[in-house]
Amino acid sequence: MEKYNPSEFESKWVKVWDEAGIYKAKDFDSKPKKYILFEFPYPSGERLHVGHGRSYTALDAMARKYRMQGYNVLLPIGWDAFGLPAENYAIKMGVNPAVTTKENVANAKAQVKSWGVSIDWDREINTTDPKYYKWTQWIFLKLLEKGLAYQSEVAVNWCPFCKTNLADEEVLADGTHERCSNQTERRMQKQWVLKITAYAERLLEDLKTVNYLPKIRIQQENWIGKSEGVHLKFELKGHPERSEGSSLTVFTTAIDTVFGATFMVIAPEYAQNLHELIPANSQKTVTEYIKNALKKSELERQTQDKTKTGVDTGIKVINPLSGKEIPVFVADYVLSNYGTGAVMGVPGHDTRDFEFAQKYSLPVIIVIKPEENEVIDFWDYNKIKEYRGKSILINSGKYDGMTAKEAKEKLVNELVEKGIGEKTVNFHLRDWVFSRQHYWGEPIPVLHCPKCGIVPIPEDQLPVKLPYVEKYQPTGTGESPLAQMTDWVNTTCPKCGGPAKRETDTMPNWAGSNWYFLGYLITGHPERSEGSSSGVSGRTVWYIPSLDSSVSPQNDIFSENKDIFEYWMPVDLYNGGMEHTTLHLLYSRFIYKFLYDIGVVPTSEPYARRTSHGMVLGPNGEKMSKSRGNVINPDETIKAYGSDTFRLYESFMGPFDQTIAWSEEGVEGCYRFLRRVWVLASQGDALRNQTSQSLKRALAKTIKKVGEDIDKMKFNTAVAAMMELVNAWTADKNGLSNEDLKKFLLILAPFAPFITEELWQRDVESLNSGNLDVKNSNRWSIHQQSWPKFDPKLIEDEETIIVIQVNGKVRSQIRAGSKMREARSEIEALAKSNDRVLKYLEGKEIKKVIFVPGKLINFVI
RNA sequence: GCCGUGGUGGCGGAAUUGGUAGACGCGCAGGACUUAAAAUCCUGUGGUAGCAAUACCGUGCCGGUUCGAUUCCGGCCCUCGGCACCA
Repeated sequence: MEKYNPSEFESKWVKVWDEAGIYKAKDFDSKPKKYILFEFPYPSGERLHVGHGRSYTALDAMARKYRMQGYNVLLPIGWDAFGLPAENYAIKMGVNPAVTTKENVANAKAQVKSWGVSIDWDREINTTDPKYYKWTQWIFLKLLEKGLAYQSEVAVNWCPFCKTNLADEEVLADGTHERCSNQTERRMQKQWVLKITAYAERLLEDLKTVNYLPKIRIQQENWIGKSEGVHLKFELKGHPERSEGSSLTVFTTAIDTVFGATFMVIAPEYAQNLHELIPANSQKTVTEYIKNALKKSELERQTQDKTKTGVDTGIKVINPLSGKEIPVFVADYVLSNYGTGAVMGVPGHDTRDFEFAQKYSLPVIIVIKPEENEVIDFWDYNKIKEYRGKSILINSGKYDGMTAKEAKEKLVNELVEKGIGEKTVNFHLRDWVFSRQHYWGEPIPVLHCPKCGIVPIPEDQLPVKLPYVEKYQPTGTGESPLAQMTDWVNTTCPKCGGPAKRETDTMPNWAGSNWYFLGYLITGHPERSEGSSSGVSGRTVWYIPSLDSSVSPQNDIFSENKDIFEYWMPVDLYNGGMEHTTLHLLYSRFIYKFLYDIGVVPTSEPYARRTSHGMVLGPNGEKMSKSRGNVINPDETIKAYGSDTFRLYESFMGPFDQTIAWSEEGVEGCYRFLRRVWVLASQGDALRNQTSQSLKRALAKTIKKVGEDIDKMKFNTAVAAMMELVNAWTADKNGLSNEDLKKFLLILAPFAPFITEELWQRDVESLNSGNLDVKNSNRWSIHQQSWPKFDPKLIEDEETIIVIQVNGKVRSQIRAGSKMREARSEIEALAKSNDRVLKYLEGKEIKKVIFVPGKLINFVI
């Protein structure tokens, strides 16, 4: 008997499947469609790691099963090749990123192929291909046209190591850059910004229409951070005729505490504009404070110890409800870019305000009290909101005695009526800084004309190709390396014909991933005929990463492919890492909604369902990293055990969404399992004539469980079920018949596509004694067969074990057939006569008998 | 501090409309095969006591509901992830 030696056949099948094109998805097929998507990788110098493997092999198992169940499945891949990782690698190697990216893509592609992922390779994309980023730029122009892209002098996050600006989402809580872990700084700079905040409400609201893993949905909700409240005017004392307005406006979500507002605090940036209101005697200290506060970077303001500082401006305002005169302080704990930049200080019910009031000896008034607790000096408003009993207003004039909820409604109505308040909504979400001062990204397709201002590049001149640059290292001056390319930068204005300069900022690496799942769908376009042939189908790879590939003018691919979008969208299942929940996932939803609004896509949400896979840690339980020396290279695992083992272990290691440490011994166990399958399946025909009834039953149960578990993404228990079956199979004298063996191979196929194909083909050959004719047969491969059926009666008829309990403790058990297990009186009689049970029942009075059909009987004595 | 996850044998984990806790894998122990080792196969494997049948204990901690709780309720501790002066 041959030994199980996966290296002898795995690479063969990769080639055969590729050439036969068995994983191609068909547009407009009459079968129901399933669009299964995983996040496309960025091909840096590192090879794909076991984390990619976890996501890809799991979704591949689903794709394979759905294909077997008669779905028209699309499982595509591409390369997110612009951005910092690729550029940093290129700088390290001293080679232009265009060159290294090409190599890295080739390497990653070879890996994915060797894993046996059932990709439709005709749809491969690359974000750095001009034919692709032409449309990334086109989307930008549309955003510009609709006023959703604008330039603004903004405080940006500057990474001194990567020498570029970053989006808020790319900076971690401790102020470091998520990619390189260096401290970032804040700088003021003119930047392109996308108005994602215009979509805040819809990005939040539409989460209700999609099926996201709850933790993903909640994280998005928190990031968008909607809070409903009130804008409330406080009259300035002694400035009734002021032209800019005679009041200061605060934002509050706790209007029911307004009687407790004993001071107001404004942000330093805001105080700057109120200079003329500040009395002469406090001018000096206030100006000083503002100066110091503004000098501090945002980072310092955030990370320094959170003791509150501030100074009294000398300005007085009137609390519109209590009528009391209150002081206005300036303090840097109030943010200028949230709400109005001014807040009312309610020290009785807000910890920050309380701290501030203590420090500056400001009065504390309690305006809400819990029902039974009479003496308090502070009661957190957050607790009031959750308080189950009644929270009653006190010290609040005519609102005394009302519950907080009641008072809130009445107060809002009164304030709105009087014209001093209005309902408002605020979001934590900020607009998206879209400029990067880097070489390796999509050029922003505009130019600056001294006469006409910002001029978009006309659509028919897209793409604005990234020119070849000798010096692509970041400059550190805040300018892109492109700025040094004077030949490229200096151009003529398409509007007035005068001299103009190109925009030298490029887009962030998120730009290409905003719409890549649409890129996979675009087919049949003339431009697809360029590039190298990918195989027998005659279809070709469309996007080749190359800086000098020619791009001919063409029509709008979006409107031309509308019917294809309608067929495939939305994505049925999208899996990726949790780290992209507030980045890519939110950004791409925003851009997709925009595309929906301008009529190019058929749905308002791109992803019907979003899941995430857990991180794979190193064998020592720590995050894998080179410095820790605990990186597992999938290539080595595959070399030692084969792809099937690698795939099977990735599925078996633990619950899909949970973080798990890699275990080499676990890999070994999966290898042993596959080897046992190999040996058992290779046994001679004489041994495989008929399957025993009990093994038939076990097989039926396994088919059922594996199918259900794949649907539920419980890959680990699906594999465990198959292992269980193999244990039963090993113990069984007869083994599985040919027919049943095939069924088993079919359910194993989504997880271990190579060994099952190899065994399947041997079997087919031995049965038909014909050679495998790939080209002339539609359904030659195991992966083109139908998902096996099982006889539900087999499972139903099985004897079950009925547990006998006395006072809830298990004392014995009896076996019962399918008819018996529902029959209470018979079971009860049997149980009572059971020797072991009798011991406990003897001489005792049975008070109660609890019977759960098919499960247990419990005697309470 | 807030939001979210999770806590089960020596280890990864299984089982929740409340119903035999520990499937499956790893590890370990014993046995078979072998000159020997590796590999493979078989058997056992939560803890305590016992030769054994068996009994008691056992799902982070404390309490509650129930005939019965890993599962439900109340309170607490810890892990990991996210957010964080957001009014």
